Amino acid sequence: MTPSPLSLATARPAHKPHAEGDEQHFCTTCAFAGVCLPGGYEKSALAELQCLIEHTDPIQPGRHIFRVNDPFHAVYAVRAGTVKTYVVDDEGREQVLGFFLPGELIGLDAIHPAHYPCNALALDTVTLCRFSFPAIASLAARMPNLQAQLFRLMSKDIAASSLLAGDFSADERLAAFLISLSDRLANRGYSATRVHLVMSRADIANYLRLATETVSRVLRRFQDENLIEVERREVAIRDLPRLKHLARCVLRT
Amino acid sequence: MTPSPLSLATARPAHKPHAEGDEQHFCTTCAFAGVCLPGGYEKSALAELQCLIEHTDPIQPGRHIFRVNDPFHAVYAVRAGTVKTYVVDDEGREQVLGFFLPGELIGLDAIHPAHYPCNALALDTVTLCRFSFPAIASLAARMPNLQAQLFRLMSKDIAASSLLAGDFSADERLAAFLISLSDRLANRGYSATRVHLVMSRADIANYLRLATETVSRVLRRFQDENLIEVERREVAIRDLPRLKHLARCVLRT
DNA sequence: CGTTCTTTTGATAGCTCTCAAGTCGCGTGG
DNA sequence: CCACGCGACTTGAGAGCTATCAAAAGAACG
Repeated sequence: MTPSPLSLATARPAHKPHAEGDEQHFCTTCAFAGVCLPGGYEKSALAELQCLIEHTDPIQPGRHIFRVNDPFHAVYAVRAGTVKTYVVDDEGREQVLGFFLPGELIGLDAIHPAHYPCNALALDTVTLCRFSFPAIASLAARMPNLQAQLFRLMSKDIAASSLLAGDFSADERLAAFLISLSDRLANRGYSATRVHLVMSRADIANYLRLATETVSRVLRRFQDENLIEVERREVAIRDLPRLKHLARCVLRT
Repeated sequence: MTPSPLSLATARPAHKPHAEGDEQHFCTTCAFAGVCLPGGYEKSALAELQCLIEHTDPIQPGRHIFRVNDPFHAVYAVRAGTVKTYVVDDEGREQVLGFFLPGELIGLDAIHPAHYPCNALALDTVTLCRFSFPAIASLAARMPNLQAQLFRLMSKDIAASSLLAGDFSADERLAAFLISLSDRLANRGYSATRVHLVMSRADIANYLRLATETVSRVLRRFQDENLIEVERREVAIRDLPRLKHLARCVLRT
């Protein structure tokens, strides 16, 4: 369950057809799970899908997966680690757009402009599945399941990105952030009540459009109110229902 | 170019195959333009596309096109008029999600949940093209152009909805709002400098996550600074470059 | 022509940011 | 092993932007 250990020997070929290690487990929880493991029909198409997946070698923390304006060729599913996407405006200010956990898909917003609209950075050691987009699109034409899944994934992203657009209080934002992480981790089989924050307070603040000081203060208050327990980057959720109640406006559950 | 006059005699059948009035002009600027008018190939598929389009009768201002949790069956392209989408939270507060002008597509965020996640309301008299989603998805499998266009449209929406998520000042938000309207109207062949605000100040404020009073004040200040000229719901943009400069952070152009 | 809703304008308050300083943890090097 | 230095984080005080409250002016409607 832990990310692969840092390996400086990354001289192995980047293209390894498929299968190795906890492959099977990963694929059951990846964004394409419903497609990759459809229960045994469209066998030839499925084989094609397997072929067009490339598993990347581990990407070191602090390294980029792609950058703004890189030509768009592929979407990536996170296999392990956490990815941060962000843009930098013309005055040099960074703006964090999202965090991507294992099983989630990066790059869907690059289709229209045909270039990545943001930078993608590995926060810790990250491994990915790379899907060539032309290949997967053409395959989707022959595989209704895959097409439907792509539509669903993109539709989900449309709804999700308007999530933080509301005018919510710092408390609501932070509660929603924690609940969102908890839910997504729980879906992947991790604990729903113990969250490790891979990202810095500054990244969280930037993502939530708050000051880092505000994030600090709210976390402390949440702790004082016995909602959570914070120790550095480890968060234990003590009162999930109440936290969810705080987040309900933001998450519209 | 003006919306059809209000007609109380809406007893006509809702399904009219296609073609009538300024049909041709509309289709050249609709979201599916590149697909509906592909320059004469895939004739049979094209005919199918034409068949699955239903032109709705005019919808009266204040009437809903769909509501939260309605089962999802179709996406709609606006032909004339303006549509507002919004949700109401559990405390009864309304939250405006977007405004849709002629040529734009509504309902793409409903694919994943299979239900519309918001309400869609006609602000003035609205006419629509209705696309059955199952039909268009299956057609997309046989029509690579159409599939690609759907991917592009959804990708665009993903990027667009994170647009207002930043922590921008009231000035920046309002400037971006005006520029966005101006650009979208200009793309449709309307004037880029004369904008009619179909929506109320309250709707604008809600959409931008501001108070109506703030919208009022900022518009006045913009006028005092010779950026725009406001008369009720008519806005004339006097200094497009400067307004665009104000909006640049939000629109990331 | 009065009623009602929308919009504008003014005064005040509150939330969050900014600035500033201090604390903590961790890796480095003595 | 410990002192040092750096970055991340926390904590405090004050300022600013926008919301809220209140009220009046202006259109739209019957």
